[in-house]
Amino acid sequence: MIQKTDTRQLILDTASVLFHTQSYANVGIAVICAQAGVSKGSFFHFFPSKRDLALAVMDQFRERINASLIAKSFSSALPPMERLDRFVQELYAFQKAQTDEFGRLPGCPFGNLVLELATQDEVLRQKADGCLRALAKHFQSAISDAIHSGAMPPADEEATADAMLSYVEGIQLMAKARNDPELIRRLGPAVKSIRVPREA
Amino acid sequence: MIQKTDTRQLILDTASVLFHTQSYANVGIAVICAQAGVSKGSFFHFFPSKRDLALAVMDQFRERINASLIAKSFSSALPPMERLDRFVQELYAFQKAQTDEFGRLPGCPFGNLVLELATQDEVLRQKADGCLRALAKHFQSAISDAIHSGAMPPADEEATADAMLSYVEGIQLMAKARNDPELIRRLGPAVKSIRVPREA
DNA sequence: CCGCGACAATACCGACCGGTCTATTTGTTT
DNA sequence: AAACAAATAGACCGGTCGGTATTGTCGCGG
Repeated sequence: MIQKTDTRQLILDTASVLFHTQSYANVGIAVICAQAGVSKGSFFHFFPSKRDLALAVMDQFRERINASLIAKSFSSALPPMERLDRFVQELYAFQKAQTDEFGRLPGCPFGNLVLELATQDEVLRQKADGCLRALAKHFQSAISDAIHSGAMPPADEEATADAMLSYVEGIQLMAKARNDPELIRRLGPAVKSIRVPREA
Repeated sequence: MIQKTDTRQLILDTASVLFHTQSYANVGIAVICAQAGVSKGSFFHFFPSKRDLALAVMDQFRERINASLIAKSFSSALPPMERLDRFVQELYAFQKAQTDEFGRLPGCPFGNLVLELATQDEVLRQKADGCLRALAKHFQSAISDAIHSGAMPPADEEATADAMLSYVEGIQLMAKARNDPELIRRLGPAVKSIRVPREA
């Protein structure tokens, strides 16, 4: 039973790639099993349903992004505004690598799932929303640091964080529409220009 | 033959709503036909395939948006910066109305289709991309007017237009994730703060 | 009154969907 | 080696998918 988590992890990894590079609805359980070299019996042994798999996939995405993208960009050792630049650089590098590997720019895993499923499955919507909110928190702390260090004029920190994350999601959407990662590189740095003033 | 376009239009309208409020993959032809009160035979008489329907739906979306949202916002009679404000106001009103009607915030029809299908169907991707580029053109002309009238400092007009549209798509994505149209109202006006400087 | 093409209605097709079921293998424990 | 649960295998299920084929209905020009 040393392999206990191994098959489960294999399914998770395979599904991650397929959901990300294609879509949730278009990737069937049979395809995931075949790609992972696993039988359907095993699949349903580890995941009660396809939806539960999607939830697990999102959790894993979140962890991996935290361990790589976020760790590299939002380190408190960096000057706050530089974190934003670093983030969009890393984002560009990631989407570029994915495009080169799969031929298509896949975009943000959470954004994809949100637009595909948010109106159809409340549970999946909430999970994806939670992942995006976690991302926004990192923006918010960078913004807060920037404002308190004078690197950025005062602003509504929470709203500005949401706005910046929105922008980042938006440029990934546009880049996916054009299938061109360079858009992220050209438009990314402008994230620093976004500002939501305090109060209404 | 008076009804010639009637049935076709009925299918188109029904599919528009279903694709927008749910998704492409999750809405079958049978459901569209049932909802429209039309038989499958009629469907395939007017549309050779589901994909062709999707193309037609996007064209119709584009026309309708041009006739309403765009016409109301990007009128050259308005001061350029005010056009942007008007646009996000109209966008908020639209998404709010949709949310009240369907219980879920549906987001941007083009954005939805892009994230769902761009990696799977090149033809649909290009069509959606074309629709988004047309939208960006309106932003660009407003930006151009703003810069030449001194209402906005010089910038890369084309890139800034793309960036602003990205932002608009992004806030719709975030609003869909939270199922809350108020996010658009709070974050929308910040679109005016986005600026991509000239040259690299 | 005929025939012809536009449109409609529906039975039907193979493929695939998510999910269930039973049986068997495997590793661990005693 | 017996016993037991975790894990695996794959046939199988009802239902739905996009799409086809067939047939019927209708209005119109000859």
